[in-house]
Amino acid sequence: MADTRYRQIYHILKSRIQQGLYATGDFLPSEHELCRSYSITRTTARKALDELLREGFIEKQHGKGSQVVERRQSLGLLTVKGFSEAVGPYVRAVFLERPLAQNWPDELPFAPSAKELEHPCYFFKRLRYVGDEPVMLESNWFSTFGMEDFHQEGFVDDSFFKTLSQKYLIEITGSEQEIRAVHATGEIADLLGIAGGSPILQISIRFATSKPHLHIYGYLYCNTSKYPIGNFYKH
Amino acid sequence: MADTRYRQIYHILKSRIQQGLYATGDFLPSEHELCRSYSITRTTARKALDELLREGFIEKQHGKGSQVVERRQSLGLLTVKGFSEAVGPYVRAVFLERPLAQNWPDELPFAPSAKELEHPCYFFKRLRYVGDEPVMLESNWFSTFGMEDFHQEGFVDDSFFKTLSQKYLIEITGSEQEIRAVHATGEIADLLGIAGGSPILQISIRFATSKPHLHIYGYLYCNTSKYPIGNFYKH
DNA sequence: TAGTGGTCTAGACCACGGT
DNA sequence: CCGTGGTCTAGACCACTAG
Repeated sequence: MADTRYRQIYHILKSRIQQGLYATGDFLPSEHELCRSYSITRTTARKALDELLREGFIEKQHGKGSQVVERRQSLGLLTVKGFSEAVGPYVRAVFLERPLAQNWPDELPFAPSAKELEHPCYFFKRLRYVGDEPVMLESNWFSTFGMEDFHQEGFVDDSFFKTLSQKYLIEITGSEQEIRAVHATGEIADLLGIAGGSPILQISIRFATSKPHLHIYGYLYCNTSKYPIGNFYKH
Repeated sequence: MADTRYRQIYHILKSRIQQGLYATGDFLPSEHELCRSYSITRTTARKALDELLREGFIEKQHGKGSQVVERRQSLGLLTVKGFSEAVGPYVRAVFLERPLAQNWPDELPFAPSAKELEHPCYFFKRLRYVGDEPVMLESNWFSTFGMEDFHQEGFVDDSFFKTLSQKYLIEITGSEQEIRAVHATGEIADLLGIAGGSPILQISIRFATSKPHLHIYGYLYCNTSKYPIGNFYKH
């Protein structure tokens, strides 16, 4: 392993944090102490700490030290990935309708291309729960064009995107979304277990993929009263 | 002005970029050249360049140099970006309350740090219009700590972020947001010109900045019935 | 006062890019 | 080959925090 020195120090410290050897609130060895321990100069020690700082593992306080902090995380549903990653592992998804080839619906959040419309589409519908509470209704469409071999069962880890990636080597390369606040109507309110007319979040999505002509179209309806949609962005 | 040396160099280079003396695609003077020009060492020169790099003004290429690039301005993410893209230039912002130092409110979307709470905060409130229609109510807070010289009038191009960048050299480095659908209550409904109880979008925000300890806290209330919040993401 | 992080100097060697 | 940025050493002085 031909790594830079500061990268090595960074790895060592990061591992210890992740293993809990330095717990939240603890102070790392001081920069001067790191210099002595690893026979490096402060430039190198600071470069390693800078990396940890940038990634949110520590905070530095002048005159005190480098303190391990609770790592902020959460990718946004709105920036990239799927819901499972955005909310966490205590979510489960239940199929209301399993993936099935059928005609395109009359209305979609964004207009599919002619190429996509030339063939039928797959459609599936899921309800996501946090614990026992239904929180999100999800409908998805995508063209069968070039996806004739798509088999409908067994999503990897309950995740459509992971399935696309691991079984079909298709990656998400971009997304377009529109977000609205709307009244929950009959069926949606029923499924989410809330009163008709409650405010819910509607997210209309189009995902672009690494497969030519393949886009994923979808609507999400979220009951955000208890679990808002989170979004985190960092340069 | 008692500033650090690398901060001065950073300031000089950034100004020249913003003035167009270094245009997009141009290379900045090499690190060694900066050392000679300003009688500094490479540590200092690199620290200045690191800042510009982190803020997205330049890209560095090993063996070539530091190149000025088109500044990525992805920051309002769901807020400003979505709006300017979705509705174009017909947006204007009207102050309901101009920036004024005052006590922190009881409740904020995210908890400010102790350092920030030690000092009063600035608060301002704006209503954004598309044409004659009010579509978004915006409230912002940030600590006066280190911002004692913030003068309240004259936002550059109506933009708070542009003002921070160009007048105070402060860049947005990240954001955290929570999005909810809520009922419009009295004052908010009035200002947005909609019926009480209408579903609206509430976005709670915390922006991180390049200035230590400075965060921008805010709430947005959006009437999305006609103009949804748009979001575009590309890998 | 002792220890911490923040800044800075004055060098050095290396890896990369283009001539 | 030369100039570029990437890494690193071995110091130094300062400002901040806490006992």
